[in-house]
Amino acid sequence: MKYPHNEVEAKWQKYWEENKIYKTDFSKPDEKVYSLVMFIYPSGAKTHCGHWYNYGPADTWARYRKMKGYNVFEPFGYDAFGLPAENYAIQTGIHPYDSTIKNIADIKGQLKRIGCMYDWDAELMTCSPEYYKWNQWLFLQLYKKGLAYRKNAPVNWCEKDQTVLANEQVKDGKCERCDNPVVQKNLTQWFFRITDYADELLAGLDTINWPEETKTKQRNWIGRSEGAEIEFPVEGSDNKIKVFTTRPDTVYGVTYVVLAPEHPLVKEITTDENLAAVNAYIDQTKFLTEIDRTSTTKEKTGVATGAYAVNPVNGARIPVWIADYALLTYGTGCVMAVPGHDERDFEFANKFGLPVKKVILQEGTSAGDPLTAAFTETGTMINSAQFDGMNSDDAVKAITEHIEKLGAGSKKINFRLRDWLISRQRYWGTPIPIVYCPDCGEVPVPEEQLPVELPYDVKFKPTGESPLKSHPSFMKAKCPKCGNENGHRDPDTMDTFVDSSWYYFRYLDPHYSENIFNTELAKTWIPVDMYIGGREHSTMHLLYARFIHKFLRDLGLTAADEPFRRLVHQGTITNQGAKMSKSKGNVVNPDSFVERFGSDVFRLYLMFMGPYEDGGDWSDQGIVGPERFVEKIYNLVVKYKGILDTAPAPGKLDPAALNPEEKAVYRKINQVIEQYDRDLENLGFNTSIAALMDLSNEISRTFDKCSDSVKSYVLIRLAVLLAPLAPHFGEECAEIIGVKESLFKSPVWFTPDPAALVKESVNYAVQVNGKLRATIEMPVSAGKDELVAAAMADIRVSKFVEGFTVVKEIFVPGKILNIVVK
RNA sequence: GCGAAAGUGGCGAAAUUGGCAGACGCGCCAGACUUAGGAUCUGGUGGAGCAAUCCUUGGGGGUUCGAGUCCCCCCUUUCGCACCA
Repeated sequence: MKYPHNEVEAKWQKYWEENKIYKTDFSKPDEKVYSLVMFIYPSGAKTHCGHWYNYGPADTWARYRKMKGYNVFEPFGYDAFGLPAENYAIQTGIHPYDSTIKNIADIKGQLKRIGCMYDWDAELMTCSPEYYKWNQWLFLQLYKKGLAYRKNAPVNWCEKDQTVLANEQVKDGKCERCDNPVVQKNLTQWFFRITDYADELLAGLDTINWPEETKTKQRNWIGRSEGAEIEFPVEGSDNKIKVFTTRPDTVYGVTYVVLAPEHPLVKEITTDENLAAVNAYIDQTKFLTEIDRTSTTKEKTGVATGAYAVNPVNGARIPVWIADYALLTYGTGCVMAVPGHDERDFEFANKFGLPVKKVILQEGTSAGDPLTAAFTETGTMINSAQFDGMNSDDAVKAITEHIEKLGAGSKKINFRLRDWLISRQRYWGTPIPIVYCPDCGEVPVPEEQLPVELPYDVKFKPTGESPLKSHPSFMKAKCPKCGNENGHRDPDTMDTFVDSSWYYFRYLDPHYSENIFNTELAKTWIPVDMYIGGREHSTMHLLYARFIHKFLRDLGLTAADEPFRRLVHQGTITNQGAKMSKSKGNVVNPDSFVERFGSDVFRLYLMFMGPYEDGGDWSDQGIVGPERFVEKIYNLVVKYKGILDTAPAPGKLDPAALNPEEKAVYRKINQVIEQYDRDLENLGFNTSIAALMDLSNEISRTFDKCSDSVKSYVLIRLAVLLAPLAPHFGEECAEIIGVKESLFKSPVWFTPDPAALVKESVNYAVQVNGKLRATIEMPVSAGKDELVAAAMADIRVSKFVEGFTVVKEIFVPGKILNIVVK
């Protein structure tokens, strides 16, 4: 009989929904599990295999915890603001709101077919004023604390799309969408001061259960480096050039100083003779694309400013240059160049004929040997006044202290992390709650006037400015402070990563109107216990969310230091080796598979492919494996319909009273429970499924010779083990054999019977000189001597021992005997 | 260039602390039932060899009674970051 997956799945989905089986009771936080997946961007492409691969297995883990008696909260929502909907509007004229709402409706229908235990009462979407109001509120809190500020800064600009691009939209210096080179452009933009939290963001990584690879990425992204800031006075002026260096030990080897071309000091110090060349160079760098600018293979360029600076430690007069290898955005934007001990400086000095001075001696070389390359490691200090002879590692501290005494600088910790640029010249996002008054300047919108609503009636054109700018009634605003009627709003909207940086709080009570989220519930339900989503968010969303979380904690809204206790990245499902994408036309639509095999089989197949964190290349070749497995189990349970009514499943059985087949299957089911429990906790879906298949094979071998109570014992456990992996099917199997209530309404879990796991005999591997020669079945009680005797009596072993001397016998109880001969 | 992860049958893969390599599944082969099989069931299936046996976890060394697993060197692939001073 064929398993009618369509009817069965529809039946249980209806039952779950009508009976609100997955509504979370927040009043019982004792055994709470907050299980979260990254919410979906509702694009027109709907859900694809990648989404299923994220949500299905994540739901299996949550259901497993539910079956074990935990109070599980599994919400779902929509990351509904964003550029694609706006681009779609430019192309088609369909309003982002309309397309988003339609996509959400479609996606919700698909999601329901997956059969996840989402608490739909907790559903949220970021484009509703009820949600984004609190983005604005958050902005105002940051503003109050000085953590939201405006500054003019270079940003990524795509000439073709006529728009600013977020860092994450720049891939290898090119626009992710149109593949055009990205250039730098200066604009006044809003930033969030994430750098204030750099130290804590770094330290917090040690307290959370996240993949090491992700923590490493965040550490590298934050990029803490210890060193010193040193001031080089400019000759003949009051200006000082402040540099950051991680190698203060090399300060006696400085032979020139480099400023970033955009550095404000350049204008002030450049001499008249050099002005033309400097301006030409600045113009040249301005129009360089990001790829050209940052290419490591690019030959070094630069020009002299004509100015000179003084090395504070030895009074040396050194030229000041500008070069684009100095980055305005890192450190102070100025570099002290030590060509003898830095590869880049060495290359630059050689090209422009600048002197190279050796101040650290490599072991085994002499001071007179010429440098053919920069020596960047530690050695003995030379040409460094009173520090000569010191180990350069020790000199770092000594010289820094010396510089401090001279008043020329101090110890400094620098970060690679930059403040978070949140302005976007886009329509489809959260309006920035700031009014610009001709009299008062920038004025925050008072909290009671929130939300600043996004108007519907705008014109979508790729002009390089937010469509809001040409919406007169939106832009016009009265100054909240002085009442001046000639104020105007900020035309930009916020980066959508702001939306996603706190949404996990909002799920707890998405319609709560008193505060950004329900702080009472957050006390017991935050942090999130399990967060599952893609690696691509390692240094963006996951870093922003940690930052905002810590800020909300500092406001006293939550006690937890970190938002996500445990993080797992699912692997990527590729198609013919390439990531699935609409433009490549290689997206696999799950619908046809779900139609043909059912959601459960599709989910099982995805989970059975391999380790969850590895993903894999899509192929529909193997889906018949899980399908056959489901059909086989279905036919089995149908054969034993209602068996629990006539033969209730015993809590445990006495192995001694069982026949060999019963004993075998009793042992197997208990072994499977043990393995399943261990594997599923760690998202080892593939091996859990393999264990159930193994059980199924054992059942085929033994069931005909088993009593009804053994069968009941096995079948009820089988149904329970199936339920997290294939929820509709598990429920159906349970019902068929006679379970009276939904497994997810009244969860049950079985622990393995230790008596079933006790072995009576061991199949010993017997080796001679480490090579397997025989396997010998022995009672568990057998000791070394008995096993050696049995082994020597076995021709397969003795033939390799005879004629040699036995040196020793290695005996590992329960496992192995290795006879070493000579 | 720097950083991270990974390399096991024809394929997806498995292998508590170092202890019988290849569980489970796909595919393939043989057989059974069939008018039929792209259904189902049973058995087989890393390579070489008639066999005893030998070889086998990217390559090469090492530690060990014993290495897919630990150590060193190298190769390949994927993914991040990329002049970070």
